[in-house]
Amino acid sequence: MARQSGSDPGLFDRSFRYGQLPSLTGFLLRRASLLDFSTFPDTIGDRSITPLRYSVLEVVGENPGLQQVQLAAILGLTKPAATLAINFWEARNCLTRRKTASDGRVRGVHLTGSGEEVLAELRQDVARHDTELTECLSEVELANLHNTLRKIIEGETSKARATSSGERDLAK
Amino acid sequence: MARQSGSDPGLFDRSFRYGQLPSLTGFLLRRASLLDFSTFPDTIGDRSITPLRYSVLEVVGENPGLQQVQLAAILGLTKPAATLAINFWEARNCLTRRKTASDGRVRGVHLTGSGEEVLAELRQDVARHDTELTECLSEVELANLHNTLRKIIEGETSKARATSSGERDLAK
DNA sequence: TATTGTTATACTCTATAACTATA
DNA sequence: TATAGTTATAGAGTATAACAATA
Repeated sequence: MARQSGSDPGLFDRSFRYGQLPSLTGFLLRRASLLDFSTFPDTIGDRSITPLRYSVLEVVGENPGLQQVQLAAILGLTKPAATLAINFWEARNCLTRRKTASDGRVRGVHLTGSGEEVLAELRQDVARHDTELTECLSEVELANLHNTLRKIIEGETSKARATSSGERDLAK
Repeated sequence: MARQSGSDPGLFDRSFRYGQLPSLTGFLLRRASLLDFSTFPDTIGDRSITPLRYSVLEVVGENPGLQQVQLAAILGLTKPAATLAINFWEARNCLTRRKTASDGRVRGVHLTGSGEEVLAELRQDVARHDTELTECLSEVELANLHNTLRKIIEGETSKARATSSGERDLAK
C-alpha cells in the first residue's frame, strides 16, 4: 500500500501549468522551508526533535537563565507554546527551571549537564542537515541567499509591526 | 490586554544571543516563510483564504478539468486534503466537479464563472502582497533569490526522493 | 493592577485508514 | 486487484482565555 504524504511535492512537473506560482517569492519560500522541515528527521534521527525544539535548546544554551517570556519573544512563540517546549526538554532531563532570587515570579531556564551534551551533538547534526540542504549552491550563492533572507526578515518585520498584527500588539 | 501571538517574532534582538540559528538556511527560510504567511491576510482581506487555498484555485485555473489526485500531487497534498480544499471553493461557488466521460471514477475540477472572477482578483492581490514582501530587494537580488530557491527545491527534491520519505513511497 | 508562568480548551491542519464506485 | 475520491478519525501544533503566584 502506497504511503499518503504531502512531504514529497515534486515541484515543476512539466505536464502541468503552475500559473504565477513559480514566480512568487512566498511560494518558493514555503516549498523550500517545507523541504527543509521534511528532511530534518532524516539527519536528526529522533522524529520528536523538530527544528523549533532544537532552536529552544540552542537559545537557552546561548542565554542561560533566560525567562520563559523572553524565550517566547525571541522565537515568536506564545507563552503556552514556550511552556510546552520547555516541558518537552525537561522531561528528557535537558532543561531545568530555577527560581530567580530577584523576582519570585520568574523561573529561569538552564541547560542540564546532559542537555549540554545533547545540544552539542544536535548542533552538529543540524549544521550537517543545513549543509546538505544547500549543497547544490556555491559559497557565493549561499552567502547571497542569507543576506537576502535577512533583509526580508528584518525589513518586513519592522513593517509588519506598523501595519499588521503588530498593530494589535501595541493597541490597548 | 495584549494579544498573544507568535506571528511577530522580532528576530535579532541585540539583547540576546542566537547561537548558530542566524547562519542556518533552514532557520532563515522558516522565518521568511512565516512572515509571508502572517502578512498574507492583511493584503487579501479574507482570513479564510490561505496561500494553499489560493494555489489550489491558481492550479485548477491553469489546468481545467484537473483530476483531484493530480492536484494533490502538484501541491504536495494528501487525497483528503485535496478533497477538503476543493470543498472549500465549491462551497463558495468558485470550483465545480464534473464527471469525466472516459473514466467514471474521475471527477475533474473546473473554475466556475465567479471562480474566474475571484481568481483574477486574487492573483493581483497575491502578486501585490508578494511584491511588498520583497520591496526591500533590488531586481537583481530578487532574481537571484528565485534562482537560488528553485535550485534548492529542485535539487533537494530529487535527493529527497532517493533518501527520505520517497524511499517509503517507492517501498511496498 | 500588571506580569510570569501554567492549565484548560478549542481550532486548524494534516495524517492514516477504511469505505464507495468504478476500472 | 487497483485506482479515484470521500468520509471517519486521530494526532500535532498553536491560538485564546482563565487562573495562580508574585510584584
